[in-house]
Amino acid sequence: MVTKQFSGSPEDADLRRADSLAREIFSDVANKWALLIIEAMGEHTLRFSELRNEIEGISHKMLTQNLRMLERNGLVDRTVHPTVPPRVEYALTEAGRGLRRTVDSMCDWTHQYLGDIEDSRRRFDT
Amino acid sequence: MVTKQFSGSPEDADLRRADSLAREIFSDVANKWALLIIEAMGEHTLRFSELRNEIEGISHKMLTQNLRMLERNGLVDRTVHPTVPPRVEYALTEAGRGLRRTVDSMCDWTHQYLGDIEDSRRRFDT
DNA sequence: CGGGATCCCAGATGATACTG
DNA sequence: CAGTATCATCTGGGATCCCG
Repeated sequence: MVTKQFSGSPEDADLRRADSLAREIFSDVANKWALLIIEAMGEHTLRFSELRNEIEGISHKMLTQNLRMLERNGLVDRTVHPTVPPRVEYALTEAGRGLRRTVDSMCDWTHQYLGDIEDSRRRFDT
Repeated sequence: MVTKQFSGSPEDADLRRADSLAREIFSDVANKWALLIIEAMGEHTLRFSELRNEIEGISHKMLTQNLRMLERNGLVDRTVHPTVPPRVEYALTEAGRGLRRTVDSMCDWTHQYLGDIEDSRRRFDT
């Protein structure tokens, strides 16, 4: 996924395509807001405004933007209830829940090494 | 980690501090280049120029910048060999290897759902 | 309420040149 | 070779307003 070496053989064309697609997806998904949104959703079904409240510091724009992107990639289901005022609900798809598991482990990791990291920073900043 | 609700009680002060630190670390680490660097290093010890070659599309500046950040957080060890020309090698620390495991699973996830995501995108883009 | 469109600025990033 | 500094550029992202 990270490598750039391919032979010129034609059967590598598929690999190269898959690889660049993987990179594209990775670039979409590996960003702070996207991961925080996925983490915040968990197993719940949440409204736009609920997500906004759950995720500290996210702006209206970043939330919509990232939700669109996640929807496009099939990680999030968007359900519009035709009421007035409108009620829009978001939930993770199966693919989204799969990704959430890896985000969970990243959060676990963060807490596990919190102390070490804090120490390392202090040392570095001198 | 994602929640923003705390009571005003004093014993929550620690929690709030840990929480904001966790968020900070998460923001550092949850970005495309940092994760690609970690993934590229794997179990190897790599020189600056080797990393640059491994990671498609990364600029000199982004690489140094992210390496500094990873070093500061204690995820990467930097070894300077006092030769001429200089030889600088990078390797993951224990904490870094821990994070790499979660990045690995994220890569696995990407490949697992590659097809689904491609389909979802096609549907969405119409 | 959810979300699109617009404006605008700070900060991210690339290109280039210079140093030990 | 690795790293820093500078400059130019461009994009991310916030603020705001309007619409269904």
